[in-house]
Amino acid sequence: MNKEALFSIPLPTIRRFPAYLRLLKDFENAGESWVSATRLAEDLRLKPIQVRKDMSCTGVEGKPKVGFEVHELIMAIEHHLGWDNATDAILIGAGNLGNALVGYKGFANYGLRIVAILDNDKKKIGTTVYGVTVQSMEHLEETVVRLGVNIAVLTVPAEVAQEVAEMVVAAGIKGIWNFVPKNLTLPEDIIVQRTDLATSFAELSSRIKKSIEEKSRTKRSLQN
Amino acid sequence: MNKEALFSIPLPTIRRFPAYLRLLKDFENAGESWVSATRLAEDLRLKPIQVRKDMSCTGVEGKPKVGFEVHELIMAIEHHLGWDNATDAILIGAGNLGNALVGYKGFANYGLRIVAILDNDKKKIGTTVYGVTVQSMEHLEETVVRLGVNIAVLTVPAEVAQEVAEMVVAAGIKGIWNFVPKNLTLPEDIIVQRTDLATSFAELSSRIKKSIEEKSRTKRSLQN
DNA sequence: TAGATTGTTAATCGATTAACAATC
DNA sequence: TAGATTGTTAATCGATTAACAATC
Repeated sequence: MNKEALFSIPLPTIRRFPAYLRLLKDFENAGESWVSATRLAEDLRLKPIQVRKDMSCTGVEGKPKVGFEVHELIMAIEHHLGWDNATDAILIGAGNLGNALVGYKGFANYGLRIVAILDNDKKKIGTTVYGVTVQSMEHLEETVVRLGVNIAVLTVPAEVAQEVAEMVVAAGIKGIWNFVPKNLTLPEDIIVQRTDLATSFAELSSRIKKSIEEKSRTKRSLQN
Repeated sequence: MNKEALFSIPLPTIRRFPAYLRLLKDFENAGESWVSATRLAEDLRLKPIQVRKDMSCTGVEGKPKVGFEVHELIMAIEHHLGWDNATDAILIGAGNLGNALVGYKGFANYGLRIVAILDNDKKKIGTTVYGVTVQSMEHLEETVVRLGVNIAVLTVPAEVAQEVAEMVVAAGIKGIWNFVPKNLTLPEDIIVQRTDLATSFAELSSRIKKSIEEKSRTKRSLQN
């Protein structure tokens, strides 16, 4: 057994795991049972050495000249992410984004299952989103307790995000996946994961800006 | 003028810029014209020293004991992100996620404007999403050229993502914001920004897993 | 003024990358 | 076998953090 797996896995590696997972499942579906770090690196545009480091975090041992067993890697990565057991979650806010997330098939691959949807809007309560009925926020605590859910996905308007987050925590939720572009102030032991479109767009913007600047610089130097 | 701003800004700083921007705008709306790094750090749960470093990247100079001028910071950050001029983009794939993105009001704050929606589904073509009419994919190249758009937002099914991406590139698009959980293989000079729900959920999963492990460890050591 | 806050230089920390022996 | 690939140790790189003088 690889010793490194016993230490905590670096965050950048954790963040690369899902991409590996998707690719490995493609290989599995294609009937390939072995894959080399070189091959993974090529397909994901990473460096082979980085892939090998990442793979060493999974605890899976490879065979020189052959590579790694695809299925073993899949199992190991899913285990390290806790994706081998389905995690139930409730979703608050049946707006556009909320509905999109409920309908997002990819979640099945992450072991995430949205088992209840809650909203305050009377027009939405009672309607069905991808087979899940929207409930009144009044049922929040009862639902959390009855279903034994630990995670809430938050897709409410920014104005009420803090208030709703506090209700959710009061109901017993331990982790919040926050899609609202707003920082939540919550007790330290509550895990808040923010998915912020702005962060990703900021990265794209700055890359485009840089690329434009580089082009105009090249043009200028050609003119001289 | 601060010299550091002339060098390229570290990616982690770029990624923190949107959060600063939101908070600064809150302060501006509240009528506050000065803010200290200490205060920003507190609200965003960062360390003051990190905020000062980040602020130094904006090129804005602060005043000892007072802090930074809110409006000046807003302008500087928006400028560095290229958010001071509206950027037009087209969106391909009028599914749930696509519609959610078109309706996402926050984009106005990023200077992102979705000026056209394209889809292959005949049932969707001609319908209106938040005031923008869905067009046939046949109009792709014409639309890109006519509107002079450089960015495409991709929210199509994974199976067709590669194919659509190639069409989009052929039509003249320079940057792709890819919401499809699939790696695209495209020419090197095309900027692809991937927003991957799985990456964010992987982070949440591993944090929850770690927190559960820590709790059970504490419990065990208390029993001894 | 006294003290809070800035800005810069240097130290630390952690991730990536290089180098290379081990191995199938 | 020869050579591709793994796994580990050490070097490098870049971001975060510490320390502290400057300043309003």
